[in-house]
Amino acid sequence: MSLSTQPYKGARDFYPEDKRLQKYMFSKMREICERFGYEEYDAPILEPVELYLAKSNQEMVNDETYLFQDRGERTVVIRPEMTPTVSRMVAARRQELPYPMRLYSIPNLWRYERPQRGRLREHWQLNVDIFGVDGVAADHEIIVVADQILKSYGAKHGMYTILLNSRTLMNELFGSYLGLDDTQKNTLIRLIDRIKKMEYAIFTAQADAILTPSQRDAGKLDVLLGLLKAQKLEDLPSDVQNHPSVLHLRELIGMLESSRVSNYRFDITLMRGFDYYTDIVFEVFDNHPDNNRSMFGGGRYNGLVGLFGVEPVATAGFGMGDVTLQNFLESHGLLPQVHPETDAYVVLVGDNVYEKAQRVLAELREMGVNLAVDTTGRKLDKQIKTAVKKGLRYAIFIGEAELSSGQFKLRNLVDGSEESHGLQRIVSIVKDRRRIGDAPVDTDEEEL
RNA sequence: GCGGAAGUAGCUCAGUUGGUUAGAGCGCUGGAUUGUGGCUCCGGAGGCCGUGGGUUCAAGUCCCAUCUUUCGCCCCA
Repeated sequence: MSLSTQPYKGARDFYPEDKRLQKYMFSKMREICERFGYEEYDAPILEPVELYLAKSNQEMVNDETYLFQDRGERTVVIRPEMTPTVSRMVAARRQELPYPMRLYSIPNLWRYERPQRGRLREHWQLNVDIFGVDGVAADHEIIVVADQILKSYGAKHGMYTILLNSRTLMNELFGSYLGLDDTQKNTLIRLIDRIKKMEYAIFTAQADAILTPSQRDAGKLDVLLGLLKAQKLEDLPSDVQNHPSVLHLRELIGMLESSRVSNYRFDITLMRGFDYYTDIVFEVFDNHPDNNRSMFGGGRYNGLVGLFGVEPVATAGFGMGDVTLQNFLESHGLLPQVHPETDAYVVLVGDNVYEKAQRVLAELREMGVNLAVDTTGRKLDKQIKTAVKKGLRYAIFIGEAELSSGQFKLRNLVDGSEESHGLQRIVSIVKDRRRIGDAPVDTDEEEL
């Protein structure tokens, strides 16, 4: 049996055309994050297992992470998410950081599970977090950042929906309103999280099973089912209309309207399976039928930094995975053709031109042109074919005639046109094309 | 971890109730075309039929296992 050429299960090789696409996606993320004042950070891919045990459950760490003993018999985890890491970093410098602290990173993360569409074992995830702001403005800002990133790819509002809910609200409803204890709340949260995947009758049966006999007798199941029918904040019972969590959601919605983000929706069934969320949560859904699932999400988690023994820091953030994002862009026809970084392919004409061309090549490179030279001595059609196959935009012909005249033939490989110019002119044409060529998709048709 | 589906050329796939040396299109490659890709024509290479067992005179085809991909479940960072 021969050695396999396949990449490790659930992980991907990035050939140049794949890497170009990834670079394109990441560059938009960086551009938008930095426009909002977020600064990039990074951290080791390995973390001690304790970091995750503190906030996750044992089962998740054991079953769904890459975990091993190092030579010093420490138990080490390949990071499955970035949130504990960034919380650790902030906690370590709790006193000296300038708040609000805006941070972003695009780490690769590993989780041990069966790969499926939109979920691989290794993925890259943009993490955007703002530390030290307690008000709704922080929740608003991260949602706007997420929205702006999607728009930077040319996405329109109809392509995705931003679902909003509040853990504080659900806590209030489950606790004061339904009288559930903490165990019941957690079980119910997990159940509601799956409500869209199951038949209603099965849901009601399982919800009923969570309740105690006395809660049943008090008709709490019907109360719960009634609450879950709420389509908007106004549908909630009048006694919670002035609860702080509802006021927060209203405030947030008002801010989103002012930011011209209109494709949001209050969704009382939105839970996000985490214990660490403390207030507003949001999730961005891909509306394309091929990806009928959550694309990414986030929310407020005020308790994590405090786990490191320092004063808690109010935090809101989100994580945007590259796999679901790429599915989104593909399905909606938003993937641009990204050309290589190489500006032009140098086609050498005739024998022994390579050496004579060196001065010209050096000059072009000095002026900032990225050149790949065909050193094979093959016929011109082969050289051109290679350039086309590489996805390059230009070929520059260099032969005896060009070298003596100083006029070089520049062939546009996209439309086949050809013209002769001096070096300066070639440089400006080629660099101009590089700038325009990867310009963002136009967003002229954006609705409000 | 559990269940369904699928693996034949680089890619997309055909291959009859099991029957000689395994097929197409596209792609690749050489030529027609000695300073020019995409069109046209002619030639060529390329397959342990995912892998390992089994049934049979005979297996791409039937059976089992395994690996990979994929859809769902569990879980969701």
